[in-house]
Amino acid sequence: MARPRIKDVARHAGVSEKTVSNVINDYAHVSDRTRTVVRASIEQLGYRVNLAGRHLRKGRTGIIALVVPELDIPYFAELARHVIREAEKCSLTVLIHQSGADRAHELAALAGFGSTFVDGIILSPLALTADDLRDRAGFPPTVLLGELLEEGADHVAIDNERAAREATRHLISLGRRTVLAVGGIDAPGLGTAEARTRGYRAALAEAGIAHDPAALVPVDSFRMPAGARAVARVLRDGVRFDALLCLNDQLALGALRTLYEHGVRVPEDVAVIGFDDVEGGRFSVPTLSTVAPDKAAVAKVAVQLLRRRIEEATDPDGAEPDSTNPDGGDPEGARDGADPDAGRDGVVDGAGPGVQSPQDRIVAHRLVLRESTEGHEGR
Amino acid sequence: MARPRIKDVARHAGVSEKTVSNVINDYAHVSDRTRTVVRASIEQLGYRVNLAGRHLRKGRTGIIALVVPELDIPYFAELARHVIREAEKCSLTVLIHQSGADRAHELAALAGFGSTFVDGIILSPLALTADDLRDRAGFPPTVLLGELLEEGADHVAIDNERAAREATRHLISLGRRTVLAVGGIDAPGLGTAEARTRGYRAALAEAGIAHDPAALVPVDSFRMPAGARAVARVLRDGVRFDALLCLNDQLALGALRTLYEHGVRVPEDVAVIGFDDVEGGRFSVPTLSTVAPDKAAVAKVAVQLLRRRIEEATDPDGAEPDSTNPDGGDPEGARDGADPDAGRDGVVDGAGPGVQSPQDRIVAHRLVLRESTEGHEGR
DNA sequence: GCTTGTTTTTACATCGATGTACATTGGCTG
DNA sequence: CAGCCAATGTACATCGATGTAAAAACAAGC
Repeated sequence: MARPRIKDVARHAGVSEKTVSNVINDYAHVSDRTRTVVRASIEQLGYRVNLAGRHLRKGRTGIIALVVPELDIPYFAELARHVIREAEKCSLTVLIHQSGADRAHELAALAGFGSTFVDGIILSPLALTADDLRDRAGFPPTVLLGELLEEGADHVAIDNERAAREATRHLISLGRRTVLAVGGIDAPGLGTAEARTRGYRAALAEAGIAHDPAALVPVDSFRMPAGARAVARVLRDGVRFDALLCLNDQLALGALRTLYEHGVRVPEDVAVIGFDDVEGGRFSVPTLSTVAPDKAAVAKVAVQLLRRRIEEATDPDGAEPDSTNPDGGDPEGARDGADPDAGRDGVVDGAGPGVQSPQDRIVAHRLVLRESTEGHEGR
Repeated sequence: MARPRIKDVARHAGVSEKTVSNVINDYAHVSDRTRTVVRASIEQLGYRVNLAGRHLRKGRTGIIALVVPELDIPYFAELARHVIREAEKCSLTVLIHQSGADRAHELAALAGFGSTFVDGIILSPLALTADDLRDRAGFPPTVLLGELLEEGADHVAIDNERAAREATRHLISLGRRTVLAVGGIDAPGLGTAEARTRGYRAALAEAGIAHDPAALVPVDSFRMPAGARAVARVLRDGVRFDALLCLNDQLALGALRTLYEHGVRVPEDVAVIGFDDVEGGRFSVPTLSTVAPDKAAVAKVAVQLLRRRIEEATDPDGAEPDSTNPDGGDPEGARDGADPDAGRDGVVDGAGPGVQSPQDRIVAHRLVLRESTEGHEGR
């Protein structure tokens, strides 16, 4: 027997289709009696609303896409988990896509997967360029995670440059003088790796340590095997170093393993810091010092921001005069970026009144110190 | 400017809406000239089909749901990655849900998320009971991952009982006599943990080792902290043991950490085996021996099976006479379960001709031996 | 040129839910 | 009890794409 339609419920309850619809949507002016009867019929027939019809009519699906490079990099998995939880709170469903750090995939994601059925997109880009983000009229609202790629896009991130500077500073304060940056990249680019490398170099400069180009250890991915290989290569090449700043925890965990295999003691011989604070680093041997971004806050801010954009896009007449408290509660974890008045130049961009200028939201991070820098204390 | 509709393309190209639709859907009888003109218009206007309309008309969305307990348990993340890849091949989109091992969430997932817009569901259940799976008429086709919960449902899994038996046997063959099962549960249930525990006990029995109920170490989750706590508890209680069979790698990694903290040598004092073969276990100190399920095969078989079910459900008249080669290529990794004729009792269940009886697909696994059982060789 | 048969194209109804605009009901006031 | 307002309920059009059936265009054969 086919799934019941709203029509069937209406017949069963002896009311019109619209009334059933009203009950489903919690429309105010429905008598309690009618509501009860309709509810009972819905229950009895096992009716469930058909999203296709609703979407067609309403123009919204309630689905947002989260696009990450690889789902099995724990940082992204943990982030996804938070995003899903957060989205659930506003009854949004999350569709996860893997871009494989592939520009084509990321572009496809930006385009809304060749069709139209996500209300918005949260994208953690690796291979996109600023150009790709221009001229997004007609595409779903998008919030970027990670470093700012282009001035015109909303984005949410920790202050990667500062975080890397703090981490490197800490290594230096421990007396380390030759800090390698695993995954570091010396480019003017705007990506996360670039920002972290800048912070790293800034800290070295501060301490009056000359920068050695060989201190940037390239990697071909941001996973454990790459970290392990990179450190193996460095060791084989006879490079001397007493600290590693690994641009994420996966690289760091791979590095730890290689150091162990080569009998290099951590942190006595080499101190190691990673980024992301994934669970694996809290249980590794030795445990891993790391820069911990407030992932829950990243997810929260991203989802909320996207939600507001979606609302603006759907109904662009929203008055939005009360700029004091944008979305009723935007508590812990997030503070606005350097530019407190949110609008660039204090001027709202050309478009309609409802369209706000892009926002850069900086989320908190903290340096978590564990055995890989501080040593094995409690034993 | 609003996104163009098929109507706009039709007007622009000077043809009817249906002709545009025909071009989009590669309908055979469209003249080359018309096709070219329409394609050009589509390109020019930047038209993209609206999924809502198509779905409404066609009754399919091309979206399948993958429901896992927690996305940030690496096994599920890795599995999700494979499922997404596999689904992509048949141009299906995957929607991921986290159940949080919560029965209510799992039930909601089974119901198609209270609405209807997934064509099918791949569910990795933790808290469901057989009853929940009965009477699924009118719900989307569902494939279960992990142990068989109910006779009537399709499912894909490794032979968990055998795998656990093999792993335990190996520990015994290394001379270990007191093997604890971390996460083991002594229940008649049908879940994965139950099956693995059965295999564990079978191996002990085989070797003539008496079963000690205290050898089953309970956990409150299947993550590293739980594994670490469980082992800490056992050590504190003064239980003596020389091997740990951890029911997944996360527990094992947590266990390794605690053993390390207590100065227990692995594998000299205690050998450790996990399940799942996650990346973290290949880089831990020591590296982790594990039961490696063929995740790619699990994903492949699950997606293909689901796809077939969806087709059956959509168009139940499919002849399906050629049972020799069900779906044109079902290559590596999967072999049918104990019952080679696929149908239970060789009899097709009551329903229509197109509906096939449930399938149990057993996927290959292998025991991967690393340092945590074999010792540190290459050093 | 006209019939016949085949492509190609079109008009229209349809999928399911909901917004609009109007009809109805009931309750309350004077 | 008439009159009015608000609360409820209904009929119908609509969202966008596509299946159906039939019309229009075209080709071939006599």
